Amino acid sequence: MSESEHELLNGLTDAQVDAVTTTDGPLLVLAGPGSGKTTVVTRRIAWLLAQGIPSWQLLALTFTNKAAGEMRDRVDALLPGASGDRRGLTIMTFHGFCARLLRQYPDEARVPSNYSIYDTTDRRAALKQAIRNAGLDSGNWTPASVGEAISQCKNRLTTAEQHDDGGGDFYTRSIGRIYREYQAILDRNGALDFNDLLLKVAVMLRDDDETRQALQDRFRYLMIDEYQDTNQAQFVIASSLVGPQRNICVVGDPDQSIYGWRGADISNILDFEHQFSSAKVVSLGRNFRSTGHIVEASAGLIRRNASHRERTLHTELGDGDRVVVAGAADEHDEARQLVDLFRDQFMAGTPWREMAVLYRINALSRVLEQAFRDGQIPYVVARGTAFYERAEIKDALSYLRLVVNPRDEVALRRVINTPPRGIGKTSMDRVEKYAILNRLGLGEAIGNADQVPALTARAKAALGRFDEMVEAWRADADGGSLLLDLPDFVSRVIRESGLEKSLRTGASEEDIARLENLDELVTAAAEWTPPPTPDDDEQTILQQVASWLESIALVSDADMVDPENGSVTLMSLHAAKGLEFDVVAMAGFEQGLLPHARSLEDDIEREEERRLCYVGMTRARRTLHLSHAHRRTVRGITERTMPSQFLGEIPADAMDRQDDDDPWGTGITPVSTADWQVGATVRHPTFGLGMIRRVVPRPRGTTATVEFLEYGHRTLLVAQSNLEIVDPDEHPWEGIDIPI
DNA sequence: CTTTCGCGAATTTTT
DNA sequence: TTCGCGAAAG
Repeated sequence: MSESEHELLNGLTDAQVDAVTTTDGPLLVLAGPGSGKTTVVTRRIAWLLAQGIPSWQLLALTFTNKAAGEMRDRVDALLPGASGDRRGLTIMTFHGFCARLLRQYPDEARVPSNYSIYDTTDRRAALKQAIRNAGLDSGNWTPASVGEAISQCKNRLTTAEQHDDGGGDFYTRSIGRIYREYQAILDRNGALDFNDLLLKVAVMLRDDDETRQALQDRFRYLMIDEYQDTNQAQFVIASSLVGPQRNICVVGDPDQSIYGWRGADISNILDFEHQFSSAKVVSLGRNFRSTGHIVEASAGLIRRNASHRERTLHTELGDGDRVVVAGAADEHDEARQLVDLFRDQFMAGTPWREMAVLYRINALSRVLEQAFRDGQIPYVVARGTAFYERAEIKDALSYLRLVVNPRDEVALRRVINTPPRGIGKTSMDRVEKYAILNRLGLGEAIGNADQVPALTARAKAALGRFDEMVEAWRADADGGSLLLDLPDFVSRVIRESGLEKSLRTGASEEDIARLENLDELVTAAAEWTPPPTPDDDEQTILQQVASWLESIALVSDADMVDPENGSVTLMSLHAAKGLEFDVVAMAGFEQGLLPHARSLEDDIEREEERRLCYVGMTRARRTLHLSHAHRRTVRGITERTMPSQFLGEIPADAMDRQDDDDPWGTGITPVSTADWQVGATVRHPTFGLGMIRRVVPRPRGTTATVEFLEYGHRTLLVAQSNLEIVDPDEHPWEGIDIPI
């Protein structure tokens, strides 16, 4: 072994060495929290390079840009001097990789070469239209529910044409109809949604032997991070990329699978050994991150999952502090407590950037932000996408999208009259009618506005000006004129579109903020560096815009966590995956919030909530602080809350309960829902025997609706009702007919 | 055509 | 509480 090779294995555990040096054949690395996953992946890449594998044969896929960036940086750090080694190394997000392949193989993948990527908002607009087109009532068919159904289809690679229709029930039939309408809109607009990025690539790789072969030839070594969060489409992509050498290495942890709702299929990781026979499995069992009580607390919690596979994780960092559980009067009190906690930690020497507050829903950040501002604690909210969701930013980006892709009608409709330029609904309806009649796209129809008989002269003129403006941009951007650079072009569009002017005239506080945001967008364009092109050729502005828009569409919240900045990080539990901090506070540790109310009725979903909680807890290195409020105001309504059931599932001796006192004397104690199952037989001192029909965790405590033999059904607070569970064998319901 | 107002519905998590 | 939509006024 050479010296540099030796260095790559320095300080690794046996299991880690095994994972790093197993280069050939399928490999599954089960990496619990803090087990040095990134270290293993990066050293493995460096190891492969040290074996003389050309860098361009390596492909590493992650879920977030941040993870990809970190991986790149750490590989760089491992490579001595010669940065030439890593040129051609492909470390990308799954979606980014797919977007790039689609630009490279538009014909093979059957996508337009200048496609738009529709984000959640655009998609909503397209869905609404699809529901209308399908002739269904938008009251019963919400874009959210329909969108979810369609996503599921796409994740399973079921296309609109393939959607099962015959004989199906009304629901399935309708979804199929909306799906086809929706897809027709996307096709007509030359647009792809997030699912399409994966689906189009998966289908291409599955069906096009030549392309698959070419990619297999190029990428000899495949690595996939967070494998537990891959969906069906991603599995197809991964397995198609794997050539005959079967060099695929996946890294993940089933206990950290938190994207089931987005189609992630946990069986991908559970069945890996089955799907890739003779796969080697390496389990990383040592936790390098957290101290003992934190490991014990989180391990105790996750063990409650029926789907959990027993394993041991040990730490050699000592017991450390117990997990503090704090109660607060309300969310403001809770926030103030956290301010105090963080200030204390800071005084004791912890830098701000080593602290984080995690919460289940983004809505919780408001109150926290307020308190942090008042308490003069520097903070950042990790919400990468928020900036790009602002109306003025979306407007500006829609103009740019329209320049790149003239067929993008969602973008077109958004900006046609923003700012107002005299093209109202009536005129647009007329244009649309004309477009349909003449089988033109909406954009083309606008180009021929003066041919549309129904339009007023005024409207024709306004439409003509709009069309000229966009055409002029398009011509300049595509003219190969390199006189203009990207930020210049962006600022020109903001100016000439009238966006800037419309905000400048109104001088409200709000408008000034919007103007600043637009400036920031130009700055972002200036700071953006285009990805390297295959042949290093000069890109036209148009290509740069397209590429920039793509990168914007694919940013995630987690990407915004900047390790350099000296601020406390506030973020959702989902965004926290893969990160770690010295001090972690989890706010809103309440029933209905974590686990979330929408998951209480379903065991599978509740298990995912538990995993989410596990992910949060395991982000902490040495201090973990869990807090709940006794009442909380949601959507303007104040409600009493009760502590999360998860508190009852964490081993008591790993915790320091400071929330015992009950400031309202409600006497509410969390009730383990485990014993109170629907169908259980119970006895009540006055009502006698009955059967549980329904169990609902409520702010005032868990309630059970019981069908009593002699008194009919009653809903009772479990904690106060003196109900006792009766062994059914003891009192069989012999010959007694219980009404349902 | 544009603006404003009032009502109703809704938010879990995100590439 | 906030957002989005539709109706009515300007």
